[in-house]
Amino acid sequence: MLSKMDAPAAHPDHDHQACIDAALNTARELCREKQQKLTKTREKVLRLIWDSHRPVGAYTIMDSLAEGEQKRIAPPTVYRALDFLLELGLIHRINSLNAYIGCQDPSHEHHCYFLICTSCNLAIEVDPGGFQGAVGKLQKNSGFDIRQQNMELSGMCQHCLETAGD
Amino acid sequence: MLSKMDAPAAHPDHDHQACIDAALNTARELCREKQQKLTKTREKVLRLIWDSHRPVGAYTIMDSLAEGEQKRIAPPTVYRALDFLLELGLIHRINSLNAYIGCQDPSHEHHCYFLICTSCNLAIEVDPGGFQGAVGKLQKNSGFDIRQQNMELSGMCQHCLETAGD
DNA sequence: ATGCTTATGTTATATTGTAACACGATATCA
DNA sequence: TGATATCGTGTTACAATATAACATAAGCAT
Repeated sequence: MLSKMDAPAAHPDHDHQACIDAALNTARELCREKQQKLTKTREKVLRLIWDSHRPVGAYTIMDSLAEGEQKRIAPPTVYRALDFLLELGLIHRINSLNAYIGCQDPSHEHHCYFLICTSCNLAIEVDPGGFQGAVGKLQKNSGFDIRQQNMELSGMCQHCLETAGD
Repeated sequence: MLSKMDAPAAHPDHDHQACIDAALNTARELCREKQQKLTKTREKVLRLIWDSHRPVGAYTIMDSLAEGEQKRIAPPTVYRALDFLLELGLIHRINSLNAYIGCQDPSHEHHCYFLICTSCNLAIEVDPGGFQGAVGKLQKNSGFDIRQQNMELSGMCQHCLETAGD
């Protein structure tokens, strides 16, 4: 999450293996807490999603799962795993891309705020904190009971801006 | 837009015919300005979208267009009209629903902020103003050049809260 | 072992969206 | 007036994403 801004999570040369390990450990722990099972399939799907900091489509996940296996897994199995992971908050769905990405911090209930680079597809989850004032006002003014927040901010990431000029 | 909050645009008993008329007039004017043509098909699609304050799917629009006609129109025609209207900012796409809704104010370039009722599907476009501070900070901290903002806040609208209890 | 619950396999199909090429209408201009 | 250029639509086929419905298997509780 983009709170400690000195070293953004998905910086091109961060230690990504650490991301994956952390995510899987968190997942295992969360499953223990909630008495849910992180089965082989679910873990494989989660690992594939964490393979990058870019949203991945369900069918891409299917293809990756198929690599080196005799049998292709069918869509429902992937979608079930995705549903499970979404339910637990271990991943998010990026609606504008029909794709899925790992959640930076499944431990607290929180919403889905992302910066998405239209050039390299990088998606960075950001701290929704700064937006809660405005959300609160909106809720008060509109009479809506807001239960889910989803924000997708698209543009160019720093790295792409630097390498591509403008 | 939810700035003048005394009389929310989509209140159950507002004068909806006025909404439709206003939308179509704005559309005609905008097309004149931008030297674009609001053809019969495009106008019909826009009118159908403005038929309610609820997001409508492309295939629903197709079905509506087919009513009372001999020939069904094919998907590409509808999607072309939708693309045209999106391009001009006359409608928005609600990504979480794969559906389209009229834009309250196509005259200024602006982003896509919506309150969506999960019970009755009502979608109210809201003023993004209150969020721009946080967006600006984010942009500065992240190095992203944010070009498009899309926010979908889901929950229960006042009317549903009142009629359904909780 | 027997049954219960949960996870996965399997088949078919629904829903949303596009590619590619053909046709037609309208505008422009020699 | 007719050539031609541009834009919008028609038509067919298909891609991409997601789900329904039912069958099987795997784990676990008595």
